[in-house]
Amino acid sequence: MSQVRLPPIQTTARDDAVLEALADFVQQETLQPGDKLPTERILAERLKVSRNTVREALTRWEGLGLVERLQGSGTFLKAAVSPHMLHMPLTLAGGNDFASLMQTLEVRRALEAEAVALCALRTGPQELNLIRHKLETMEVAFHRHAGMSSEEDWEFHQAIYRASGNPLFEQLIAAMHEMFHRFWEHPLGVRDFGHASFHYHRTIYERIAARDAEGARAEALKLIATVEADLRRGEAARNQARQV
Amino acid sequence: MSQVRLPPIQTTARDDAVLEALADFVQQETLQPGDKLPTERILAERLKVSRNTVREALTRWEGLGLVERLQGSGTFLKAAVSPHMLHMPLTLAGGNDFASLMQTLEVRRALEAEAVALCALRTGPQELNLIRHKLETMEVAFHRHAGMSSEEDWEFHQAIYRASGNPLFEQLIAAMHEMFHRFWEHPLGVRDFGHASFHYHRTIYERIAARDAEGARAEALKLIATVEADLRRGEAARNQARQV
DNA sequence: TTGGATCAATGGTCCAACCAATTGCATGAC
DNA sequence: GTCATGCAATTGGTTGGACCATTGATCCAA
Repeated sequence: MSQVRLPPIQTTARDDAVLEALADFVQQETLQPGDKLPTERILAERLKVSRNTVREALTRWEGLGLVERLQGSGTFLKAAVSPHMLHMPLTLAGGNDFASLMQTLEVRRALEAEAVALCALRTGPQELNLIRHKLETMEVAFHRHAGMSSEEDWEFHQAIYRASGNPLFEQLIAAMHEMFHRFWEHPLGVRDFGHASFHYHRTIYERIAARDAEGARAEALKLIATVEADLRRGEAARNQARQV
Repeated sequence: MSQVRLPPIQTTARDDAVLEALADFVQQETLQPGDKLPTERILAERLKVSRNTVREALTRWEGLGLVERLQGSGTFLKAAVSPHMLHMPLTLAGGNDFASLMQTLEVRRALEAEAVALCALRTGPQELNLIRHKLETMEVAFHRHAGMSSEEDWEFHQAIYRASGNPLFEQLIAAMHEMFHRFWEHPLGVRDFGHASFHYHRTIYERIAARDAEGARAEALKLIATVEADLRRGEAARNQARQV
């Protein structure tokens, strides 16, 4: 038991020290997402470490999505950084078959219902305007192309997750979205995929705007149900085609 | 629209290429977690890239928790790696323990309610027996130590997630559990933490055994509510202590 | 057998140079 | 004056080689 109280001493931890110093720097300079941080060469010189070490440290931050590196222009902050951040790698095993897609949908149903409800309780007028704007953009795209546009659809949902006041929802649903789309161009060959879900985007927005958490949750569940139905329809069509 | 069909060509993507090659290697050699992978120098030589590039690639994997590097010994696989896996870091802005804990709890509420409901619909007699066994073990531990035992409690919940028929739930909640416990030894100094949740473990089990999905969901929500209440109670006590 | 010294293997760091993409400025054609 | 062209500086990406620090195995002596 007592070993737990004796963590090994850290004689060297160069890159961690670099990141710590950099996090302090970001906070002291109150850098915002989008701002440019110092050159690798400058950091190396200032911190008295080799540029290589700086690069390894920045590679870690890049992997965490905190920073974006653009060759020729510089390294830019991509998310808010504070000295006491907690990072936790998430590893999800998935396949590209029907069952795996349904599993991502089940998780999405759980998360989205809760996120939408929290959003209805917490969102402020500013975030609400953003959500409405994304909704309208999506509706315009829908009518122009006579079908759901995944890009605008995704941005609408993202705006909601972001307004839920809990950043974990956005990150987790992004993971589900990634898994879902990794194997999905036009999902399993279904035409008009997502067509049935169109209507519920507006009803979700209206319930959120009305601060009706349970109503919003109910509409979100209906939306997911239409996606599930689309998926099942596609699977049925595939099975039929295979038998012929 | 047509730009979408013309993604920029990748003239260089060295470290990504390295990771891809390495993932293929791991799969072909069927390396398991704990196995040692080739030396950085060997990888650099075989892949015809500089050792520095290999290091940047491995740094990314290390950040995702896929790999562990031990100076003097080597680099070891820490988690299963396959091309079908999704690796994504979760970031929780720290600085405020209470808020962070509540955020993990909100996610847990969403996931657990759904998992319990699915479990009630899908679990077979064998998994049900396992759940009951875990429940009884937990109850014994509770009476012996006059308090909740996190270990047995966690195993009970894990058995439920595993019986939900969707492995994503177990993986996600494990991540939440891990985050929760990083903050939390005895959470914020609350005594008898989780005491109020004890009763609901059995009611959840009973609803699952009765195949009552919505009933099980309701009991799970009550359980989470007690944990939230404990957390708020601890936070209130801390605030009060700070003012004195 | 045990204890310590030695040494090879391996990840960690450093350096100096060059490559590749981007940006901005200057020059020049119209 | 305006716009295009092209050069040059900036900046991240890569390379090769060297050395440091830690680990683990091997060997030797007490």
